[in-house]
Amino acid sequence: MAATRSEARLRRRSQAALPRSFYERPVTVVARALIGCVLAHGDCAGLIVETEAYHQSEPACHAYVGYTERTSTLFGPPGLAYVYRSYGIHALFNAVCEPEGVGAAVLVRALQPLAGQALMRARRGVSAELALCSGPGKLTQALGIELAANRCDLREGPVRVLGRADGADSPRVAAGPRIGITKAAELPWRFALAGSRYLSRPLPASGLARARHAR
DNA sequence: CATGGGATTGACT
DNA sequence: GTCAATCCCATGC
Repeated sequence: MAATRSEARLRRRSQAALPRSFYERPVTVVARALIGCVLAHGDCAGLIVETEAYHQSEPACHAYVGYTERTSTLFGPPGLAYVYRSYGIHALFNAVCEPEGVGAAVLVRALQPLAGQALMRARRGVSAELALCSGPGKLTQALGIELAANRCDLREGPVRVLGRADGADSPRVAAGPRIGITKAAELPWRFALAGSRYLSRPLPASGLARARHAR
C-alpha cells in the first residue's frame, strides 16, 4: 500500500486520534478545541474549520427531548459519531461529547479539504474546492459519510478525528450564533477558524471579540 | 397509525 | 430573495 502525496500531507497536518478524555468535557470547550483538527474517512480528509455545540439543556439540541432511540447516541459514551438525516436529504456529522449520560455533541459544519479532493469532486458533482465541504451536508457527501457511521468510534474509524500536529500554532477561533435553528438561537455556540475561506457562511463581525468565551 | 417539523442545499424569481 | 426535495423520528390521536 503505497503512501500517496495527500497521505503524506495529512501526516504533517495532524497526528493521532484524539482520546476519549478529549470529548469528555463541556461541549462548547470541545467545539472550540476541534477547530484545526482533522476529520477523515477513507482516502478523504479535511481540516475542521467550523463547528457548533449542542447540549441537552437547550431546545435546539436533539437530546432536549430526553432519552429516545434516536438520542441514545447523544447520551452514550463520548468520542462516538452521531450521524442523522436532515431535511430528508443530508447526513449531518457530530462528535458526541460530555460524560456518558449527558446528551451533547459537536456538529462539524465545514472543512478545508486536505486529501482526496478528486473523490470529493466526484461525489459532490462540483469542481470548486471552496464548494466541496463548506456546509454540514456538503462535507458528509464529499467524505462519503452516511447514516451507517452513527455510533462509529472516532478513535478507530471508519470515520476518524485526528488531533492537531505537534508544534502547530493554536488557531485563532471566532464565535457567533448557530445557523439554521429557531430555538436558543441567541447562544454564541458556533465556532470558526478566524479568516478561513472554507466556512459555510461568514461569521458576524463581532465574532473574534465574542470568541473569548461561551457556555 | 397519521402528522408535522426540521442542526440543508441548490435551483429559480 | 423564495421554495421544494425527501426521510427520519417524536408526538398525539
